[in-house]
Amino acid sequence: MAQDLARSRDVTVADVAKEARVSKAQAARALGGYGAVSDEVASRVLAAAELLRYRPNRLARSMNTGKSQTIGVIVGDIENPYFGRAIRGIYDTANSAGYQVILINTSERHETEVEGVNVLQDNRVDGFIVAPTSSPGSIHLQAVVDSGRPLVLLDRRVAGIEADAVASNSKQAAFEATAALLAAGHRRIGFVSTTKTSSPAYHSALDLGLTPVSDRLKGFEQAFAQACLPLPQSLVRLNAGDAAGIRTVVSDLLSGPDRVTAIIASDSVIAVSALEEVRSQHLTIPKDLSFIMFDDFPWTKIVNPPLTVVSQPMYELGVAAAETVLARIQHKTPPVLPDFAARLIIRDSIAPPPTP
Amino acid sequence: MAQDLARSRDVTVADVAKEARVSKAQAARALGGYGAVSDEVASRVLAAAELLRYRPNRLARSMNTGKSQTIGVIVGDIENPYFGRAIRGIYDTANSAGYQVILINTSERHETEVEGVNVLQDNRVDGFIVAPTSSPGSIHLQAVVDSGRPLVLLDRRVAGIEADAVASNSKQAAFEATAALLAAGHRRIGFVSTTKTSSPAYHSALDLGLTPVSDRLKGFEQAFAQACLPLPQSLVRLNAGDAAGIRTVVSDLLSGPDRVTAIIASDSVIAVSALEEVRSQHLTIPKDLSFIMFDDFPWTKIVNPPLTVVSQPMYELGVAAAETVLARIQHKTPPVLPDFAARLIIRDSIAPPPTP
DNA sequence: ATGAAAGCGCTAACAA
DNA sequence: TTGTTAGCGCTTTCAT
Repeated sequence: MAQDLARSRDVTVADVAKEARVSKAQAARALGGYGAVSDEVASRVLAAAELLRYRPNRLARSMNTGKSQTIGVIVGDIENPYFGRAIRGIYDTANSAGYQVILINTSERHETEVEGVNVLQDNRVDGFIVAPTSSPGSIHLQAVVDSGRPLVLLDRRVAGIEADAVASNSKQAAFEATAALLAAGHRRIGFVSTTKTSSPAYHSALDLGLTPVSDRLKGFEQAFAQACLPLPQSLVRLNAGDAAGIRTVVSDLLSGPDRVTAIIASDSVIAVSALEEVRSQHLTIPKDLSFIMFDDFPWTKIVNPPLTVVSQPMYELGVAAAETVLARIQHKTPPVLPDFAARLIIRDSIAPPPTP
Repeated sequence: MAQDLARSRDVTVADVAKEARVSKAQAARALGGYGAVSDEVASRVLAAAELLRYRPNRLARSMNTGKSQTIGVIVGDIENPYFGRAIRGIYDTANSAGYQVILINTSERHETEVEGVNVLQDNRVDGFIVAPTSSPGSIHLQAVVDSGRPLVLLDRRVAGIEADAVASNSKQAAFEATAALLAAGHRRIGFVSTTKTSSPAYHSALDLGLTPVSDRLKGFEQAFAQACLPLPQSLVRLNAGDAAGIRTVVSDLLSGPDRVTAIIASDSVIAVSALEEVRSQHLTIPKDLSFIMFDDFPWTKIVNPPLTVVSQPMYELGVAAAETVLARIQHKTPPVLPDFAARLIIRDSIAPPPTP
């Protein structure tokens, strides 16, 4: 019974202080590495700490300092390898600066994002990195800014929010990708994205916010414009939904007399579903259909044929986001960010359109 | 100047209490939903909280209660989709129980794992979920157990550590996979894993701990035994290392007069590198080489040919791990776990070996 | 049902 | 350099 009662309460500075025969304050200073401590005392305290297996209580420390040494990260889907890479960049950077990372997955739901912001605030994270879900309201983000805690927007900017933003620039690559398709002779090119919009049909004036998808579509349009070709508006398909939805959309693009001869998938998740549909229709790439996807992952090189892709430096984006938020936390000047340009990588999934 | 000084200190229970004209204690009770509070007071406090936009300070709360409402998760590689799925399962479960998740990525390094455990202890996480890196020492895990905080081992057990463990059972599936290859006529079957071992050469008695890889090799061996065939020990390649190392190993298996006619990749990361090597050698699957990989991801269906894989319920494993650790935290009986059996999914990457 | 006061483990003034 | 004394924002006795 005694041993059960001995449910070892954590050892505290007070314990260490007693063991080292110094005041609590001195022990704390030695342990925390601040203030002035004589070598004599320092070594005694450290020895005592070692002996007692003392571990600082970060919660208690955070309470006084107001700093939790934690940064909160909010993304739509932690499983999406696109964000996965970025999160890894954030993690590595934060970690080597001694910061923890708390992750929030919103499943692309706005209310979950709002809730996530609150939870992180409650946890007193020192800074936020948010890849906002594409939705109108952003008072929750404004609240973060107002709270004085640094906020870095990842992947997309938000109109009206004054915060650092780290995003890749995929307009030029989208332009090049589309131009490559055009040059190969394609005219009916489908563009598939899961971005949710209010308006069902796409048109040039549609406001998609300051998002990567918007960038890509601008590049897409520009390539048509430069080739003096009309933009095939009806082939731009947003709101594609989940896996089943994507397949339906692709199936639709692939049917009828006016079917597309090329498809651009706006991300890898879309690409996988699209390629499943392509396969089930027994179509061969690039003979029957040319294909380009945004994002690059190891498996794109081992499919048949290897896919032409637009590679985006997500890891670097993550690192930059973390560096920026850490700089703000420490009231330093954040690093000057390079232009994180996406890059078209030509492989074997583009060919001239089939002759009818 | 005044507005700058007003660097809004967070609003506290004291502020709310004053606004609601009650004691701090009553306000705290109403806010925290504990103790006895009259409706009258409760509504006044809640109104005041709303008015002042009060948000509880979880750090402060944790200090008294000793509970941080956080669980710590340690894995070797958060980017590996195998763990990605599991993490998502953990996250979803923890999240809906009101718990945060702090992630530690060890890059499969033992010292980082030890350090990670310490960091999580310092953060006073309420429970641990650890997918231990395959290495000998485990005093750090024993320390967790000794600390009294619940520990759940994910993906592999550790000898000598008395903790709940949630792992998939892949022996049977490995047996079936190997048997399928054997039945197709293969005899020289390579098995590639990145598991690090002390002994360079594989032999049946080699102790790989209670790991999935060990399971898989047991199934592998058993299939040979049942077919009354000798185990091709030299074709079992552990310590494959990084991408380059894997390619070297595969290249080696693929060369010489005694080259393999089939390869089993112990996980998807290995498979990708292996398939890169296969492609660079202009080999065709399954004509020249049969191929099976452990893990199943969307892209395995769209490669040519679709891959025969062993699918493992990682999301469910994550859910189970989280449920277990939460139950322990709350001193409830953890759920009875089903046998998380891996499943062989036959697709098109197996054929008879080429006739020489 | 309510309030006063103590205390969680630490840091930060302030003296000495 | 050291020790003493207040807190940080909350929960939790213990009275009332």
